[in-house]
Amino acid sequence: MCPAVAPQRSILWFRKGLRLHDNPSLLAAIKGATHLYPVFVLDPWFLKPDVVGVNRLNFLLESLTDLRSSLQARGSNLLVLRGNPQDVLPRVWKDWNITRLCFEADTEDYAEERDTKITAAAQEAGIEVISCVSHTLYDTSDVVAKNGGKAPLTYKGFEKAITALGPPPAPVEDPPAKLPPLAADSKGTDSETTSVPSLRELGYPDEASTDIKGGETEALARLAEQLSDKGWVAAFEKPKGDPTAFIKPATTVLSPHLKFGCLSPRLFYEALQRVYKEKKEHSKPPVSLLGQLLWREFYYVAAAHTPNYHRMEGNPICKQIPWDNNAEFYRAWEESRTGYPWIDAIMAQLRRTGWMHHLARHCVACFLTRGDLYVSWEKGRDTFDRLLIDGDPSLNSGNWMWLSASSFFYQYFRVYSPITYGKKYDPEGKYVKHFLPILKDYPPKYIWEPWKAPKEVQEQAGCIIGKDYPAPIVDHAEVSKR
DNA sequence: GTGACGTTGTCGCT
DNA sequence: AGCGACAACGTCAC
Repeated sequence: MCPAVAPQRSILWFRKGLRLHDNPSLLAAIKGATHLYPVFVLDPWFLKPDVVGVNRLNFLLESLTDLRSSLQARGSNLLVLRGNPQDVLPRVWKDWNITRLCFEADTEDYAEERDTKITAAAQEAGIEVISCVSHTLYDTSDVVAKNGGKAPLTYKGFEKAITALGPPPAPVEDPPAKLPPLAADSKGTDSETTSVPSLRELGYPDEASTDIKGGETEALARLAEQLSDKGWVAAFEKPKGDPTAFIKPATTVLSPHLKFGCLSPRLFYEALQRVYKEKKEHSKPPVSLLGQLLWREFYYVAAAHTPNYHRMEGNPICKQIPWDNNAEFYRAWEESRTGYPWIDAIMAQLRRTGWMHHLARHCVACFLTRGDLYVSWEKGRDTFDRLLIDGDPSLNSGNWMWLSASSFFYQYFRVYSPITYGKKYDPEGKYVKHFLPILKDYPPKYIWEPWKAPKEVQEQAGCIIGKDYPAPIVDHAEVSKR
């Protein structure tokens, strides 16, 4: 016979994982619950343009709006609370007589520190805490356990560990059409104070400058659309993509949705397997689309199990390099003033759209660090973290260590050319002209190295090098030898 | 200790 | 389009 279970009043705390599909924490929260309080806590500390760029914040707000609509359609709501979660949550769990707190596990350093404190406080208040793994394919600890207790440093090692683990868990079932309600009389749940704020209310410009839209609805539509071309999915090989394609990008652009959890990696995994089953001849990891999802996992495992992962100092997997950290070089790189159109156009695309192709990221990261400017990867990582919509700390720091030859990758003599790399994909320079309109009238012959154009050509193009557009801040041929 | 290998370089040659 | 030289890194398997 079953013991009587006391009715539960649950908080479902959203952070990443901004979705209803494949959401085990949501299912845990509604089990035996009379009341469900879905909350998101906006911490004003992060809401500054020098910490979170407008495109990134816009994506978050759109995702919250979509999540709120989906919850409302199921008789629930999303309460957007303001403040530090460590202050806000204890206040509301008291006000609402909460018995259970559920959230998705987050392995990032800042999240673990925060969640440890909140879990302790909740348990002290007699609240049951349930945290589920659903942001990654696997529990990162399981991968580490299969690799002899440490994070794999090579793709091969990672592949071996996950092969031993078997396929990741399937997505959990969708939530019911009717969710438990919020109690009608609960303090602090009126829609005046719990609505999704606008960019303007948060002190940002009225509009984002990107076309990339946030939200679970958008994520699922994009997934369906991208995977509908099965031939393309089966043939996908990342290194063969064109980083200068900007009207129709060469990749899925699902990364922002994976970052915020509008799309479950397990759902993506399952959808890919369905295509591969149908298309017997298909590309394989590490270059395939599945491979891209596995690289994400690789970096999550490394980040979760490496001390000081986000810094050079004290980071056992990071090569210690005496970077120059020339502040003017760093600013020029960030503000598209290096004088190399390929580099400057990529950074302009980043600022405007919050996204660029993976290989374009390689080029600017190599240029800032080991290739040309010799500025620390931590600086570039910070810029990406602020401006990239899909900026995910585990992946971001990991890729910067990779590109700066600080970890995972060490063939430092493989340097991307800031002139020929872009040219081979886009001899006409359409990409450069689009993102750097000052150069739009340069003939293709000089678009990748405009400083070589004769004075008459510069005058005719209406852009004098050294005056309207900078001369190269370093001589690539010279500095890349270092 | 040794040797093979590493998601996605460039240049110049054939 | 495909190949070797470049100048030589760290990790892993043996």
